Amino acid sequence: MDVGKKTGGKSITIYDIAKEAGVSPATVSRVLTNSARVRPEKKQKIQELIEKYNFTPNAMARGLSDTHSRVIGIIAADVRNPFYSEVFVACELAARRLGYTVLLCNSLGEAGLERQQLEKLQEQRVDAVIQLGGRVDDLVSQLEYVELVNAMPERIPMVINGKLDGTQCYQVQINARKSMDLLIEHLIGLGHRDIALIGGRADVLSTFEKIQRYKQLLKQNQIPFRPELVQEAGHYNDAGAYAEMNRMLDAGIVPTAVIAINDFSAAGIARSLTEHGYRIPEDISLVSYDNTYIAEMLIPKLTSIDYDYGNLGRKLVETAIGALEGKEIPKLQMLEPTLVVRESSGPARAL
Amino acid sequence: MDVGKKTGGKSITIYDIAKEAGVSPATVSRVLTNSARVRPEKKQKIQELIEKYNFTPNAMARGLSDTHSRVIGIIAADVRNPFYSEVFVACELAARRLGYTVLLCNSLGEAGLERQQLEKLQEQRVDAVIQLGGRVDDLVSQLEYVELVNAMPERIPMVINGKLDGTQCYQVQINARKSMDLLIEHLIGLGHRDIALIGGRADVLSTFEKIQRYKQLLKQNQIPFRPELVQEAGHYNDAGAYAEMNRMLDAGIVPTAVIAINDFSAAGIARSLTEHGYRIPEDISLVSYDNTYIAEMLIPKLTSIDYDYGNLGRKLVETAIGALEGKEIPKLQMLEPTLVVRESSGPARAL
DNA sequence: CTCTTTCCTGAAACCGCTTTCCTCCCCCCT
DNA sequence: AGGGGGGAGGAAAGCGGTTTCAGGAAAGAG
Repeated sequence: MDVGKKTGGKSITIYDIAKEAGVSPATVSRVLTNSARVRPEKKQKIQELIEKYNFTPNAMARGLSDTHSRVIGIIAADVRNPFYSEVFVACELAARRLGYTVLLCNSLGEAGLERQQLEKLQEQRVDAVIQLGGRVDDLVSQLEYVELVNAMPERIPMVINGKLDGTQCYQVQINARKSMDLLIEHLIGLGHRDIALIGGRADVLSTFEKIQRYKQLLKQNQIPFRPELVQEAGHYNDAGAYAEMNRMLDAGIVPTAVIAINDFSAAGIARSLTEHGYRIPEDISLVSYDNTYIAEMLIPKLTSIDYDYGNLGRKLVETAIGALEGKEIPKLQMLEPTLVVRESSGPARAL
Repeated sequence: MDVGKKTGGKSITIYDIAKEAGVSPATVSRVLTNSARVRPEKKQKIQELIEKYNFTPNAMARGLSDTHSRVIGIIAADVRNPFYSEVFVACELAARRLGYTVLLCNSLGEAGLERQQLEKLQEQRVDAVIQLGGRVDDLVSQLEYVELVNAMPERIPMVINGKLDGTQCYQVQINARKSMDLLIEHLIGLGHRDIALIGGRADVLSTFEKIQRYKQLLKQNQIPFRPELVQEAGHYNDAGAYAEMNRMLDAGIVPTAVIAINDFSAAGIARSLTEHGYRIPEDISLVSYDNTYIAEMLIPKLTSIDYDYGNLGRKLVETAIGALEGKEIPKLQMLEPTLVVRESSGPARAL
């Protein structure tokens, strides 16, 4: 019956169109790119044929002469994390509006993978690379990453959402200090003084900065710093934070408010608090970072730091494309976070 | 200071390498592709130069002669939905293992976008397309989609995770009936008879099938069907399910168990139940579909239908690549779901 | 020492499209 | 009517690889 056989046949080309239309390939190309005027009758004829054969120009061939692909590569740590998927979708939207496509790779925190992805993107001749999280953020492996970046052809602009010294990377950062300011201000305003900070890894830059700022702010508010209230979890998932919160409570250390390093961690922390019989926010307040949909999903809904993903994605893409087009763009751009107050934070329990 | 100026310079090519190594471009290519033996000393020399200049072959040029790009296009409804991000990552992993790259587009449920994405992928000369959700699933717009698919060059295999008649698509389905069997069996085993089904849209095939099966199963168990217990929400998000659950409870209709069409919906339902003073699972049991990380994040943790994302992704990719390589592959493959029992389901409240 | 084989390697064609040159033609102006 | 100007479109040269073809060198066989 010969069903499903590769109906083979090379795909059709502008030569085929040209021949049937009785013109030269160049003319077809002109119609395709709208790069020069073509006599209306021919133009029409050609367009009909394109329609008829469902012809699509070969991006490979195009890219070969164009020198650029109109594709932006994005390396994300893991799109399963809503933070990254939000940013990714925002990037995709912004890119599309500017006529670009995005190509996504997940580095999954694997050592070799990031390098491999970068090479792959280079092969694909992406016009720019946006790096979302991963080793860039890691204070330990940053040096290694710097090397990677510096080995990239200078013609490919790289944009990261973070901080990285020693390279020509464009950096679109979110003001980590400011975000901690917002949370602490909010909590202190509610009368909290025993504020825990849980989750994440201190060797990730943004987390490190938050911890630093946390200490500073306590001092500014004449609150003694209690190291036992700050627990990194080694991870950014709920299980890690859950374990840390348990450990803290079981040790008899009971804060009146907890800052979770992200929404995932908040989920773990909420579980631990609940299991220990504490109500949120009546007994203990809980606030977090990232304001992903998780924040709205938990009970109670989380008070959380918002980054405006749409804006972040746009900035990343515009920076990449701007650089690409030779525009003068600041190497460092800082975005300001905001605080979204929901149900999980309330007045400190009376002493 | 001339910092950041496009250091211009075309990127280096095999011709540059060839010249410096004193060989022909063909030889360089042979080293690159390892397609023929080259005298060890030359080979070494060439490899050194490649290393030195950090040369990466241009995938465009390669693809031009190769005829195929080793790239698989994936159109997902929305990667922000963990269901899709899980499947996507699984696909990416499976693809990489087979030497392929994946290119992700989000159709975001927008009408024109899906068509546009498909064209874009076609331009990029992807070797195959995997469609995850979106209009394919929609009974109303399926016909339109069929047209789209049939307009694709036959050389590009298409794989969908769903059901679609009238095309040459490969279909990797999850047994929707079986999944409902598992849930109902579980709930009835716990003594439930007033079982609500909430969320989703009935014009989405998988949801439609679930509802059908739900009715069948009730009948088989001599439980009268109460239409007021089945409420589609028009969406698959928490807000929609939250509203529907509220409406039901406010109307004085109180089931002993609720089946949520997905984890998102379950979150909304959990909130509604909690706000109405019902405890889960003591008063009302809650079970859901998809078993994403959300299921583990909610309190209590959700009993949920699991699809084995790793396996699903692998199947999708293997099907695509298999078809591509001309293997004989069944047009329809069925995957069996399993039930993961957690905290949210328990014995029916004593009457 | 000559004749095959076997290995290596270079020349050149080709993949499909863009783009630069340059004709060719038509129209208008003087 | 002749010349100039401008628009349309064809020929051909890339873009950067892969691959076929064939030739030259080295090596083994007789």
